[in-house]
Amino acid sequence: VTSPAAANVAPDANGTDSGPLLGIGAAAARLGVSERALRYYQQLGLLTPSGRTPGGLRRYSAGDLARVERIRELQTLLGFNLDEIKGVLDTEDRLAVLREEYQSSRTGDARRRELLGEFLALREQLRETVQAKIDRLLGFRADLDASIERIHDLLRDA
Amino acid sequence: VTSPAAANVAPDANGTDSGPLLGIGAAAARLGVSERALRYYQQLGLLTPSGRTPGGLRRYSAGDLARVERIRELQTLLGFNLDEIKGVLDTEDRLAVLREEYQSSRTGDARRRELLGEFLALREQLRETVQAKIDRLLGFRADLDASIERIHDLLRDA
DNA sequence: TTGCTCCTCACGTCACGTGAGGTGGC
DNA sequence: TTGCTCCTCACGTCACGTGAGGTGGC
Repeated sequence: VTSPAAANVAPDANGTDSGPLLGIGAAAARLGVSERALRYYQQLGLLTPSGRTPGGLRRYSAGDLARVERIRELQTLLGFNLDEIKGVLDTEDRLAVLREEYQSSRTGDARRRELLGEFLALREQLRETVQAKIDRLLGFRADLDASIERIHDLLRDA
Repeated sequence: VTSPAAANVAPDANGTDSGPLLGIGAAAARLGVSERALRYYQQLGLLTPSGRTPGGLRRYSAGDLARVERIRELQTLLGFNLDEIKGVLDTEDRLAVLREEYQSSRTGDARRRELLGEFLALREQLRETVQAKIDRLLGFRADLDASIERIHDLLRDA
């Protein structure tokens, strides 16, 4: 699917036309983050915008936006710092590359198994972290429910 | 229950003998936080140690330690900042006071109902926050499970 | 030319980390 | 006196927030 030619939109550098590229202001507004945050992620190597205009303005693709959402999810939901997040994203990027190479058999069979085993271990480790957080939150919720129940009791015989 | 007189322990200022008071080093070690963090919480009015020695050394009671654990829980599990945590702790403190006053009928009946209703609303609001976090984490876990399953598929026909 | 968006410094903030230099009780 | 713990500044760090001053395309 090719989007109709829109005025003022730079050509998609990586070839996959994923719709119009956004300026940093529009991207930040759509994501609910600050422009400063987007520039900071780039400075740390977490997210490089897909393009720049000849004038030097950053242009963000739909994939770029999805990546930022992933960053925020890992930050707010799991409490990871940006260095840890970089580790997770790097793993996911490498896994995507391996998947790409899969039909074109550029990677040897043994090497494939080795990499896949590595990825599997990392994903399962992340799953453990998530599960632990879920368990703690369920305990927290149970305590809250008990507290709420006690207030109801007090209200009954007040 | 009165603990046997231990050497080198300052008397409990608030009367309720809750065991030996700890120095800041021992308290920090037991809690797994830094001494700096404990002093910082005090500076913000989040936690005032139960006592001080004549020489000016901070002494932490078991209740103080529990309060720090609560602070860390709200920080790491829910991602609250220290100002928000102060709000939650203040609510819980006021609720504890109200509970104390309950048999001694110093508080009027209408006033009691009003306060209890207020506390109930705050607790239920906190429960909503926790529930939302749980839901998001369950979604995150489901995505991870799907990813893990796909890796297993790749390993099967590798 | 006027607006508007965007650019790069650069200092401020929050929640501490990390010494620096000094005090106090066995 | 020697160790050890603790004290109060005070500067550094991480993840940005917030202007300051300048550039660039309709």
